[in-house]
Amino acid sequence: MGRSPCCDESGLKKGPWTPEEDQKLVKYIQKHGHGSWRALPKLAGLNRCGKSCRLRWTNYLRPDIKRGKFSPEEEQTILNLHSILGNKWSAIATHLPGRTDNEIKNFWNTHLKKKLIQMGFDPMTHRPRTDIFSSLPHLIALANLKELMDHQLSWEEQALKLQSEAVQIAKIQYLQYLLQPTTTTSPQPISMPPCTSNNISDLEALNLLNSLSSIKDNIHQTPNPSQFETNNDINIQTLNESVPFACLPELQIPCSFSCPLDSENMFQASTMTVLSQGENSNSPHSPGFLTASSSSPTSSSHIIAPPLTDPMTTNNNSINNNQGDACSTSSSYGGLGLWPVDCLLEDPLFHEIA
DNA sequence: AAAGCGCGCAACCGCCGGTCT
DNA sequence: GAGACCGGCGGTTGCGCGCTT
Repeated sequence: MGRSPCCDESGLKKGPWTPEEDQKLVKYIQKHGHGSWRALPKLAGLNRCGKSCRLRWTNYLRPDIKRGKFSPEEEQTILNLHSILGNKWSAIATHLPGRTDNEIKNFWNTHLKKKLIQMGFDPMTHRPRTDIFSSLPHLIALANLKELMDHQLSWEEQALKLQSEAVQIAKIQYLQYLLQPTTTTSPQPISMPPCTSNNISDLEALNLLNSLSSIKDNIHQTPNPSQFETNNDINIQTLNESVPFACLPELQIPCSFSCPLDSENMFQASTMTVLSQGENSNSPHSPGFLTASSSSPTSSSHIIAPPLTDPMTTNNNSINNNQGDACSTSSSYGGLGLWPVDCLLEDPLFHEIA
């Protein structure tokens, strides 16, 4: 079919807009609204095509346009949204008030894209260019547990820390899941595109990577069991050998421990489990979510990590049904610059695309 | 001082989907 | 149902500006 571009008409001006033209356009739209863009130029006394007028208005003259540099928050938002939406600039722009799709697109092409490349990420897929992350979850988990054992922490501190660790592990597992080549034996929805949601930010990944340099020397040290009152369900060695970090989505990391609850030295068991794909029948969450939970007699909480399936194909109900449960303690991992899971689930975008 | 170069950004272009006739 | 119209979107271009050599 096709149709000729509206600007094919001869005699219509192209190129940069003059202040006079801007003034005419603004004046007309303020008085009459834009109405039909095709008819607008004649009515406004402009020798331009309607398309040019629309672009000039939406990208430059609109009164609600925010100009100037992008803030770090905006930058992070763009990165996160781009990892989910790809080059859907208009969709991204709806989440950045005052910013136009054109501006975001330009910012991406001139700044963020290069930044990601410099960081070793493919800007289109948000995936690392190497397999450097293959051992990341393992190393971090070991390092974090080592840290737990090295410090005499209160039960509350331990619970909080473990919960935080679980969040990280879940997120990294998700990243790792995304990093898997499509030839993996893990079942994947056919509809899952090669470049999809990556809810771990790239900056975060870099932070985590950097943090490894300082902890990697310690992770193979033999732990001193006396430093940690456990029921021996976990220790570094066991974890090292048994935790199949690299075999998502079958992964399951149980780790339970006992801890002093009060002055009477009463010990109670608590559990911290990271489940993949919500396969546990007891899980209150629908399949497709990573679940990490911790509980104690005094409190219990859990987080829901991003779905393992592509959000584009995730059933709407499954998300809504979980909204009430999404009560993570984002503060426990906010310091790492992680994407708070509760924020993700509260984000209208997340539901919009689901 | 001038030429070369890279960068940022406004604007253009072609295509697509929705709506109307 | 087909074609025209329209608005919108994403990719690309080209110009102006500042920095470097």
